[in-house]
Amino acid sequence: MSDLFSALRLPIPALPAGMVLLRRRADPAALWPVIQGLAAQSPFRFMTTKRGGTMAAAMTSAGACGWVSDARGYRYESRDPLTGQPWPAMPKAFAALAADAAAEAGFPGFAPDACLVNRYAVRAGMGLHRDGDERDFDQPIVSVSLGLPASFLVGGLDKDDKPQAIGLESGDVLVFGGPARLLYHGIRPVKAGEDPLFGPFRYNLTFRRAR
DNA sequence: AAGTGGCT
DNA sequence: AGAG
Repeated sequence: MSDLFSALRLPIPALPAGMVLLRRRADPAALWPVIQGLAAQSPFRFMTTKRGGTMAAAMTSAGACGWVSDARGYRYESRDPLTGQPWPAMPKAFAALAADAAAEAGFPGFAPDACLVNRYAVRAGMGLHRDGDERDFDQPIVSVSLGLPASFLVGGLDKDDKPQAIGLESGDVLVFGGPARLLYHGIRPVKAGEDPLFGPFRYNLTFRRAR
């Protein structure tokens, strides 16, 4: 990645202020069985957008509340609408990873109450959006990439701002808070491949303080 | 448009 | 045709 830029003598693009990338900070092998356990309780499902579209990434959640999208809009719910049961509890290993990464990035005391788990099959992506359904924007977002690599797009505070691409690999942890908290971001369609642990999928954990 | 499809 |  950065060797390409040095070989071409191009400036290495800097991350926006408030955004910290911790390469290979998470242990994919330790997280994989935890994700499987969550999915056994609250299965991955394809949610619909308020305008009737279907999201390309399958989702589930863990924690005191989970992110939900349907014809009524976006919100956090204490129960999984699919099972009628509370979402699976936030795994200890998840909470510890999120808190440690946030502290390392300059956001001490991060105690997420929601973890949205996205599963991208090959060719699935996510359009530019911002995480704006949380109560306190002083709390950062912690994003963990697992499985197939992806090109992450970071735009600006305006949706029309031209996004820059950042390559993310399994184990990478991205923290965005402060001035980066409400930046538009998205994921380019995942390229075909096979991860030794996760197979032909990319998983993403996003930790939030929703309430 | 947390979507697609089109354009380069 | 595929990537960005």
